[in-house]
Amino acid sequence: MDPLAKQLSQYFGYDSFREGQRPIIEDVLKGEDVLGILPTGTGKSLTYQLPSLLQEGMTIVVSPLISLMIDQVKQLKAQGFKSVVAMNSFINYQERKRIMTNITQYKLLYISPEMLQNEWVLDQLTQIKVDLFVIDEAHCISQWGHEFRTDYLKLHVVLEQLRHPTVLALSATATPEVQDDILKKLKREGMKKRIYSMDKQNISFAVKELRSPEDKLVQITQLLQRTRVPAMIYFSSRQWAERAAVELQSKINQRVAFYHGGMEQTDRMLVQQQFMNDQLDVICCTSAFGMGVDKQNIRLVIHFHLPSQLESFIQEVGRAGRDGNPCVSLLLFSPKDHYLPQLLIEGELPDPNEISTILQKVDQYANNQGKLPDVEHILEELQLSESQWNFIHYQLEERGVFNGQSILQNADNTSLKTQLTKVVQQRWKYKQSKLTEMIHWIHSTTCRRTALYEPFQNHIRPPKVPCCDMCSFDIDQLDWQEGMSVIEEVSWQERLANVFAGGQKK
DNA sequence: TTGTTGATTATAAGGCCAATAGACTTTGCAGATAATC
Repeated sequence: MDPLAKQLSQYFGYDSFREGQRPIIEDVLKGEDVLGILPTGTGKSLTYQLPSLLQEGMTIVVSPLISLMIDQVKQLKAQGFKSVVAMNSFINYQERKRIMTNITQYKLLYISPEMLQNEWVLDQLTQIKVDLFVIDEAHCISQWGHEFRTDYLKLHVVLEQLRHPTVLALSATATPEVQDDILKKLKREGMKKRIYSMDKQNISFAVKELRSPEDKLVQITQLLQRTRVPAMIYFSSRQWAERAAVELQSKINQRVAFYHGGMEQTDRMLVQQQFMNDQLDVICCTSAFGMGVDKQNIRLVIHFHLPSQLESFIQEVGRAGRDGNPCVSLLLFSPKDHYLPQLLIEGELPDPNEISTILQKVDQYANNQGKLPDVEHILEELQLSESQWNFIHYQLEERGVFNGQSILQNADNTSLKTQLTKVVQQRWKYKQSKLTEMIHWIHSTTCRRTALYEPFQNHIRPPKVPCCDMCSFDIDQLDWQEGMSVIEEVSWQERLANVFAGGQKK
């Protein structure tokens, strides 16, 4: 047994590596920067957890969600790793101070990109030796960084301040376009790419055109009356997610709940847990539900609304059938469906025609107090969404106008105005083209699978299930019992036994 | 001069048709502050 396999068995108790793990670990240990695209469920986290144990210095993991950090730390601690810790706003001030002053005790630190912008925290981290810098769910850089969470675009500065540790960027879905964007935004264009196929051989695809949203609900009701399997229904509106959940509850004999970002944290955790434990059959959710959801037996993913890009669709569909058993994706659309994603795009980017008004206002702030007022105040006064303002703020910070809350120079000049207008228009055009791609896909008359995965990889493996509605898969004819695991009622005795088993692998 | 006639114009009510405008709004962190136990 070679040393690496030995350490794998010693620390994690596995006999062998899964596809992709070993080459990435070897690269990382040699100090090479790697972009790793591994399908979900192939054990991405092991590719940095093992190196963190073998290296002398610290491993920092940038994670997009506090709940993900908590889960990971909990899981590692349960496995016996003591030197793991998470750093985010969930941790109170005293605790943060305690962690950071004893930072050398830890080998693995989970942290949010926002927290890495905290001067004091970063200063503490520069005092120690960081060997590996991991970006988990690295597509967030490209998907969220530009407008929604711009601190994702500032990671390259952090890397510089940490004196350039080895970088490992991990994701499950990234088109070549997104991959390049990640490398560019990290200023690591020479990074090695380790890309593994992400086409799922156990999904059958179907797209159906209906007259109205109401017809979609009827269609879903009929479908769920015929079958009872763990199912997710994706919506782009919280209101619709709730409405559909309520209607389905009254019409089908199944356990249905809704989930979205506007809910209380405790309710969200409860619903997610119930779904994971097979105590719910159907979940009506927005894109808030997904990351870190490791449920193996989801059989059906329905899209009630049109995602604004194929990447999101692939990510959402990819949550089905992690156990490898057959599963189905159904996308429903009606004639006016492009309107909603369009609205969402508009809500993310500032109007190019408003740029000069915004810059004028910034100069007013500069003259008044030399720094920016509360974000709420700005949003109210300029009638901008948070994302729109984040975008502007980041762009002006990049150009030396802002440094955090302070305004360093005048903003209202023609050069800045032209530059900003140009960037907005570029982003605008990009987002439009992604939406157009999605719309083309639903209207395409060729094989869905080929059209979907073609932009991502050269070779598409043949499916192990009926392929798609263009290749004579008919969702209405599907025998839902065959090959589909039906939810088993778990008795409280069994559940209790599972609790005592402490999540041990069967 | 008076009445009849057809042409023209103004006005209002109501029915019908075609074109057009408007409407469906996601994703999370951080850190200050107020309310509650």
